[in-house]
Amino acid sequence: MKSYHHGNLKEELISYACTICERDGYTKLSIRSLAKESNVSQTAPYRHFKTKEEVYAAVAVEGFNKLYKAVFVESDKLTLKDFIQSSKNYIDFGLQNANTYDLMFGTAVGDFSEHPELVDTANKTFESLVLNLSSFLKEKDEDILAGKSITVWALLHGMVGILRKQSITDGDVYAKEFGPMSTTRRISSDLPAYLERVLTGIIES
Amino acid sequence: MKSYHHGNLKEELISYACTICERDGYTKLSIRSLAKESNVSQTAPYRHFKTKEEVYAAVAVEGFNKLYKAVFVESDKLTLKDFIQSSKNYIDFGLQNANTYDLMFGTAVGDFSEHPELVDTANKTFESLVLNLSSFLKEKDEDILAGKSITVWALLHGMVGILRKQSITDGDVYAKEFGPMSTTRRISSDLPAYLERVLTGIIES
DNA sequence: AAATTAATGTTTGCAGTGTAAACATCTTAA
DNA sequence: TTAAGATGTTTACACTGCAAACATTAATTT
Repeated sequence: MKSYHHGNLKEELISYACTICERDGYTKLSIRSLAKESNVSQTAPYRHFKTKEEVYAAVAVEGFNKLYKAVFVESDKLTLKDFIQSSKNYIDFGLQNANTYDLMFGTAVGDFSEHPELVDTANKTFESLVLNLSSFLKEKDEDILAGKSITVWALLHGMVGILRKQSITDGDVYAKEFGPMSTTRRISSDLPAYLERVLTGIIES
Repeated sequence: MKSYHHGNLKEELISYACTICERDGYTKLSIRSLAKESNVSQTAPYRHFKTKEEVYAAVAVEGFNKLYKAVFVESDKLTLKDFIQSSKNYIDFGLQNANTYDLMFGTAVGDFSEHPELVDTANKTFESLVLNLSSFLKEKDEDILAGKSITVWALLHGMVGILRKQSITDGDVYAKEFGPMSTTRRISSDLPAYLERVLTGIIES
């Protein structure tokens, strides 16, 4: 004897959507499969999400919250090690939640500004990166600080992309000369060392 | 009196696919609309592409060829200016062909290795970046060179992503203090200056 | 407590999708 | 000339997003 009203549908839909998006990629998610999983009619989800894109936005919000937790550091006087660790956490998140990362930074959600909660969580995450840098650096010129934050983020964001598409760099001229391990592979085999080198360069530039 | 055989279908399909993918985003492309545009039956494209993903791969190949042309520099002794220009060309390509760029670096084409031509053109493009750096730098240690190439590419790739998602960084703490222009906007308003600063840092690190 | 409204479900239906299978026609090679 | 392969068409299936009309339940107002 099940009740007509589900009672908790929205959360359940989001939860399952997160699972599918991450496991199979967001293109595999369908509103109907979502509904079926919650034993609810095909169109019931439309009472909670105007379009499929809104579901994507909800999943992206969860993703940014998770990423935020990964990069956030409590202390207001962090060490270089903390900073490297936080940066590594960013990259690890991107690699271990690759499909969700696509949803967060790709074009599945066309315009963030139509999803205020998404803008908020995304901003919060970026601010966390900025604050990390801010508390670590002696530098107090905020203009320079903001610029360097962007550079650091671009670097991390770019590395996620590259480490996921190793086929592009694995075939490079140098890979052939260096033996079994491509440059990309060697970088990812000791990410902290690589990050320390590069991030220090950016910080001190 | 039109002939039964089209005679040039494959190229025509690719050409139109490129147009749609760039104009509307690759999710808007359908095999059927593709067929209709060439006045051919719904399933005719399947004589040339086993799956839709193969169409995506073909579009991505065109994209990499275009990107290659944008970053390639003839001279084997380039100046810093040449290098900055090539880097700027990369970012401009990413911004001006945003939807195609998604196709090239996103997950629409799951596994490059199933599309040899795509692997080739992608490798060629990356090698061009490496060679630029190589001919510009005095540095001849190929290990270091390859590492720096990765870093440069990550930076450029990351900047494309960030400049396209300004909503994330526009809401940062500093944007509120610096007045109408966010950090991101200021960077993109004078990209060569930014690139010179950051790339020089990476090169000399 | 009763009545009204809002929230949350269901059913039905449409236009569109990717792609497999069986068949038709044209082009090329033996 | 004929057989084979390439390239087209037709038909069919299971699936999709989502709009519209309707049903049930929960919340709010009287």
